Amino acid sequence: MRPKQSQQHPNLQEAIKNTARSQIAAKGAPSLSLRGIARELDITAPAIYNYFPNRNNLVTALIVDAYNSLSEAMVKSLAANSKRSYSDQIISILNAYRNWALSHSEEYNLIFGTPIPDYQAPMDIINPAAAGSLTVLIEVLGLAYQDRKLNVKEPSPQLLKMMQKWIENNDYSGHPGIIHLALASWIHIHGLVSLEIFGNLSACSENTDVTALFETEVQALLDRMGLV
Amino acid sequence: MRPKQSQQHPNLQEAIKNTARSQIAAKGAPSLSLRGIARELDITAPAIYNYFPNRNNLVTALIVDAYNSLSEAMVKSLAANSKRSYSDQIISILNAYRNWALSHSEEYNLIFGTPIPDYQAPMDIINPAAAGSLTVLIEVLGLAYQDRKLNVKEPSPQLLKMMQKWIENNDYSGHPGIIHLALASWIHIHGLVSLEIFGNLSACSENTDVTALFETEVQALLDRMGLV
DNA sequence: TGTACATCAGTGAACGCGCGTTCACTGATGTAC
DNA sequence: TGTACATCAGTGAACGCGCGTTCACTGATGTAC
Repeated sequence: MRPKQSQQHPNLQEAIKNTARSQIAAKGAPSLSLRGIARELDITAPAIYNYFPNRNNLVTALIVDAYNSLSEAMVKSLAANSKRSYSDQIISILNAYRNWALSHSEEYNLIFGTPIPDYQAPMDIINPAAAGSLTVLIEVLGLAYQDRKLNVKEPSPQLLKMMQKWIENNDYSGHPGIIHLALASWIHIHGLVSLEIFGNLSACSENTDVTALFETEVQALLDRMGLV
Repeated sequence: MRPKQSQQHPNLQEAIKNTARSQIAAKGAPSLSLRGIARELDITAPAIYNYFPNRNNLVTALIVDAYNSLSEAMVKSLAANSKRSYSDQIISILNAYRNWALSHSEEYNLIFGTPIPDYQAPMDIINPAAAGSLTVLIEVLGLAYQDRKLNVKEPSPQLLKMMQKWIENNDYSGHPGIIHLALASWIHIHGLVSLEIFGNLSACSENTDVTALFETEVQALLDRMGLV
């Protein structure tokens, strides 16, 4: 009830996270520094300790935000296309994934890049958020499967064993082959997006327009899944 | 001709790079520090300046080494399987890629992870080395194509435009669709390996045995290329 | 064989810097009477 | 309405640390005569 916040930063907690994100975008996640954030916000570094117990805790909050933001983008895109064909829905989700990565490259770095030195992500906090984007894929593929529009194969015993953790943690009761296809989709698209974001395609692509390649790969994926 | 080197480090230049690699493995690339290297080698930090003009130059040398080491591993694996079927050759190359990544995760980080803060890779030095692994793939696929064992599609105009840089830089005269397939292979495999290395599969795979998934994905890739 | 000299890899001190975190504090805000 | 008090977000100084890089130097090694 006390309006104690400074005039400059009505919501300092959010301002700290936003500044952290912009600092990561500018200098990379490992260079994230509390003093740097404080400098940009025109406060002193110890003030941050009123909102986050330490630097690592702030990083964890940023990572969770990033995962949630990514899966939210996918969910939104799916909702906007829920009346269209399953293949269109998949295309829209995967496009949402890539577009989110391109427009939030600093957060993409945070969750899919090199781990930050001296930072150990607390799995119990991270994993639930991290599961979001895969969950979206699994849901759509599940619907397509129910409609018999999806070519689902029986996973080999080794594959099944590998996916056991997911099945247990998420109380998944659908066809395991759907998890496999969702994973395969993620892998395929992640490969391209990750190379694109980290600049590893610069040896072969003059301009940054990798869109054509992306669309081709998505189509190859749809072919593989037998989606029409 | 002067055997001036200290007894402890007969080849200090190599020792510095090796120590740098182990430091990267332990603490991540951004934490690489000249003083840390010197400490481990029991020399003083300024001594390093006899071999590398500065920190960034050392990083560049490490990156070039990493690219060369990766493509060398792929070439070796190809040479060891040159008498077998094309699909076996592709499988062996892609396995070499993954195995190199798993056994050289610190160097993998260096070339495919988040860019290092305050470090700008000099493209003219990096790119030739970076092209190596893709070149190996293109060569094998080229041979398979000549043998009419490969299902090569005509790339769309947009795709062609995207690959123009590669074609020009490498004086490539083969079928452009082969570059596309090589790129697609790299993308597909990179997606899985990158997720595996950076620990992003931990949400779904209890054990670290992702091999089954890898083999399935390679097979899907071979299917797509029509390789028998 | 012996001596004066050149070389140059590695040293040690110093520079200026930024970092995370702690601590006692201040001073504006709101509350109780 | 006025006064004494409690709260607590943010301050400013300080801690001990590691960093890249510079610089004049040392001292073992090899060379020329």
